Amino acid sequence: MTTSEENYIKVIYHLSQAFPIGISTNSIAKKTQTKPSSVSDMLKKLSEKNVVIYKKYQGVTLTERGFQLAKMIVRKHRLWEVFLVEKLSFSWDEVHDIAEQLEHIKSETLVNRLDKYLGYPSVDPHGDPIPNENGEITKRNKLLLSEALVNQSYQCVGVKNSASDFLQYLNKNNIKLGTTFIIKERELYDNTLLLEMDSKLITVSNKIATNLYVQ
Amino acid sequence: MTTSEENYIKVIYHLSQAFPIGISTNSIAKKTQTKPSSVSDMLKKLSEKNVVIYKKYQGVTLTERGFQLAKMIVRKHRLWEVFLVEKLSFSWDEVHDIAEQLEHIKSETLVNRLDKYLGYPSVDPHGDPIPNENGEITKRNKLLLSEALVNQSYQCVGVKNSASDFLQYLNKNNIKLGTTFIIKERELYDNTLLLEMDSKLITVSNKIATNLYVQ
DNA sequence: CATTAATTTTAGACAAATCTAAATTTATTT
DNA sequence: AAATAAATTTAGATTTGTCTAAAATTAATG
Repeated sequence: MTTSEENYIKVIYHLSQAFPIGISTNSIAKKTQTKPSSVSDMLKKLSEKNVVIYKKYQGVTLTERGFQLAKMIVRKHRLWEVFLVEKLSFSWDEVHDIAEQLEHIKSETLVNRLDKYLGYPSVDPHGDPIPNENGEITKRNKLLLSEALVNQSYQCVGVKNSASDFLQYLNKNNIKLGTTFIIKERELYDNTLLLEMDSKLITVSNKIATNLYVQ
Repeated sequence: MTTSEENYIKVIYHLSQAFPIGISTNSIAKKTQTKPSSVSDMLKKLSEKNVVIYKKYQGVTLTERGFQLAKMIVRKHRLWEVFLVEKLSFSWDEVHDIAEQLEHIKSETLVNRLDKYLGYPSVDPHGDPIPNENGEITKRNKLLLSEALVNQSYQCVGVKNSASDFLQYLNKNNIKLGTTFIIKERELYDNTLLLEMDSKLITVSNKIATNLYVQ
C-alpha cells in the first residue's frame, strides 16, 4: 500500500466509527483535504485491491481486509505517539503530525518490537485504544463529560478531539489523562459544568465537556 | 525536499567521500537503482534548487547547502540505526532498510530529541560517525585491517561495507565492534591474516580484511 | 412530482519520477 | 586524428495522485 492509499484507508476507518457503511465521497474528501473527484478515483483503486466495497454513488465500506489494514495503521500511529511522549518527552499536543509520518514506515518487526519496548500500552497519549498485533481492541466503557452526572467523581481518560489547540487549552487548565474531579454543578441554561479539581473550582463549557471522555 | 531528492543527495554525498567533485551520472544511477536518463533529469532539478552544481556531461558536485542537507539525512539515518539496535534490540545486519525509511521523517525536533535520548552517540552500529546538530563530524583515525601490522593488537571499530551478508559473516565469527585481537601472521601469497581472539586463532581473508576498520 | 440543489462521477490536464529509444558529447583506441 | 566505444542527455511515453470543469445521479423542496 502506498502512503496515499493508507491515508484513505485510515480516514474511511475513522469515519466508519460513527456509521460503519456507505461512507460518502464528500466526507472522505473533507478529511483527506482533497477534492471529491480525487476520492472517486482512489475508491475505484481501493476497490480493485479488495480494501473497500464501492458502488457508484452509494458510498464506500471497508472490507474485512481493509478493516484489518486500517487497524494496523492506527496501531502504528498510536504506538509511535506513545513513544514520542513517553520516551522523547513530547507533549500530547505535539505528536500528531510526526506520528502521521511514522505510521507509514513499513516493517512488521519494527512495530511489534516498539510495542514490546513500550510495555504493550493499551492506550495512546490521548486515551485512544491501541490495537494489538492481531488488530484486537479492548475498549473501555468511557462516557463524555457532557453526559456525566452531577455530584459524582470522575477521572479523565481520553479526548474525543486531538487537535492541538484543544489539547493546549486543556494543558492551560491542568487537565490531563488521569486527572480526577467531582462535578459540583451543571448550569441548565448552557450546560456549563462546575468541577472541583484538587480542591479548586473550575468551570468548563459544554464545548469542552463534549470533547472529554471520563470514567 | 522529497524522499526521492533526499535519496539522490545522500548518494551523491557518499560518492563524494571517495572523490569530492564531478560525480558521474552513471555512478549515481548505479547506486540509486535508476537509469542514467532519470539521473540527468533529477540533477537538473537539484541544480535549480541550489543543492548541486551541475554542468552537462561534466558530472555533479554538492553545494555547501547540499552538503549540509546530506549530513542531516545521514545523521537521521545513523541515529535511527542506533535506536533500533540499542533500544529495540535489532542486530546490526537488520537495521539498514528500516533506517532508509526513517531517515526521511521530517521533524528537526524529533531528530534532536532522539539524539539526546540516545545519549548523543558518536557512531552508529557499524562504526560510522554521526554528524551533530550542526553537521559536524568528529572522525577517528581508524585504518583498514588489511593495512594493519603483524604482532600488533587492534580493536574492531567499524565496517566499510554494511551489507547484511557481510555483517552476518562477521556475526558467525564473533566479530563485532569492540572486539580486540592480535595479528599473528600475514600470509604473503594472498594476504590472509591469522588473528588471535580470546586466545583462539581464526583466519581472515583479504576480502574481509579490506572491509573491516580497526584502531 | 417536477424542479432545483447537492453530491458524485467522468473526462481531460498536470506535476513528479521514472522509463525506453534516439541523439549528442566525450573518451578511447588503433 | 579518424573511427569506434562509452557516457550522457534529450524526446517522448507511462504511472500515481492530484486538479478543474462538465456531465450524471441522487436528494430535497416548493
